[in-house]
Amino acid sequence: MTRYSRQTRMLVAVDCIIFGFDGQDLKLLLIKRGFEPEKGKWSLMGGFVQPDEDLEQAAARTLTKLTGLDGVYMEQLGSFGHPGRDPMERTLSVAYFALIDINQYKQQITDEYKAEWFPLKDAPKLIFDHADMVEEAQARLRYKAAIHPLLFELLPTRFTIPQLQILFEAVYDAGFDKRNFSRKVLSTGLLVKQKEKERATSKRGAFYYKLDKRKYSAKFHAFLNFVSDPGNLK
Amino acid sequence: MTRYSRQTRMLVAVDCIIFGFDGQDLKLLLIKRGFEPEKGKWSLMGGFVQPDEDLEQAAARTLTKLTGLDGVYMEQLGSFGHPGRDPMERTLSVAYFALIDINQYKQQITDEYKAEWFPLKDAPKLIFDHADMVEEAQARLRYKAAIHPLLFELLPTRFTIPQLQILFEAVYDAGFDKRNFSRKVLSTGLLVKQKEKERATSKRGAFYYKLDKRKYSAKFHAFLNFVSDPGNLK
DNA sequence: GCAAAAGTGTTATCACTACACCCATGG
DNA sequence: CCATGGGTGTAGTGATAACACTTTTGC
Repeated sequence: MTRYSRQTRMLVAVDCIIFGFDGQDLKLLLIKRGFEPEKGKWSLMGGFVQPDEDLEQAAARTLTKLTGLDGVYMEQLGSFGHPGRDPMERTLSVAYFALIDINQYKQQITDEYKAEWFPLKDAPKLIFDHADMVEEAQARLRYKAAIHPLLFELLPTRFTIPQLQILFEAVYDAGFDKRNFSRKVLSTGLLVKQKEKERATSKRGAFYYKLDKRKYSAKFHAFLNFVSDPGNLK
Repeated sequence: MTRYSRQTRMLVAVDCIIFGFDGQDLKLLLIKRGFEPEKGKWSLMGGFVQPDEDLEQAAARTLTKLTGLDGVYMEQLGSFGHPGRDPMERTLSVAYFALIDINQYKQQITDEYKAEWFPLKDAPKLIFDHADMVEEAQARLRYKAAIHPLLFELLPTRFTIPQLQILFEAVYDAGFDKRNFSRKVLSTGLLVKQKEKERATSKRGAFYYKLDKRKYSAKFHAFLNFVSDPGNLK
């Protein structure tokens, strides 16, 4: 077969917006870009899509390369294609956002990328249109987490309800009533109470919970109204 | 500046999933593909992104070329990039879905694309991965329309509540109680009752309504819960 | 006068909000 | 024994769902 004639080909990259939660703040994993243009500036982790590679594969490969992690929650955010977004050469970027348990993240031996976690609110200036991507990813996270049990992806397997509440409060930059909050999350039936307590943050200790994985898979796409009035979101 | 070396460039296309509503069924606008490969087969309307063009621009241009319409509701659905999706040459496609008032659609003079409306449930086999795109677009439409006042984009400026209900029933393939339905849509405050009635479909006639454009813009992104239990959606 | 579609009201249930006190424990 | 964070219950309010009859008018 021949090729389509007279059409422009362009580079296609993937960029990953990687969120983490340290128990207090929502964080973003950024790297120092290792090549020109904009070498040495803060950037999202990204890479070019290879000839034999699916977009999801490229995104997963890119994420694994940076974090060493596999099987992470990841979702296509959208594509960014302004003609001048990369001044070097026209490059389309397909952005993915990922939610990882920050404790699982191990700095790779080489620390090849000079990666760092930044509080989302206090991130440095980013190259190209990466700030737009981050903003859109944050909006999407808020949007989806209001309706779907998404934020569990940011927590370790065992977590307490107060930890979960702090996470929601960080995502929505708002405070919630703890009685209503715990009633609501427990009413989903997704949580299984453990026998052990977390004893580091309080004297009394808070019970650990785990996700009921069967129910989690079943209800993941259901409308659960996790946050009833998240404000006007996109 | 030089270019990124040793990376593959690829074609980037946009494809449009165009929905319409004829008063009875949800419909899809398809064309007969005019060039190889798969010439003569049913396809979504699409086109290649031009060197100086934004993705949104490319999508809007493509839509206008087919329908003659401008200022139509359009949203990026996502990108499809399996390496073999176009057998001729690797092509990434950024899919957009559009909602148009089917009455505004005028077949262009030339009828260059041999376009036809198909009931969504009864669409022909499509080329490449276009069926996946359509399926994803339908899921997205259901998802969004359950929460946002989106389906109005499919109706003419003046419409009746029974018409609106038939539309919702078509989208969700479900029946709704008309008392609860009208109460719910009226309670949003988005509708302005007109003096005239639509008299074609019933003897008594049904009052026309128009959208309150100010409130529509303001509430478009709010969570309105148009359909309270839309089932398990993505 | 009757068939066909439009329009409307009530009640029971459920979910959400606001709010305050007791519990367990380490120091 | 007290400071700290964990855990729970209730009452009022608003939204939802289920349900049936009356209105209009072209034929």
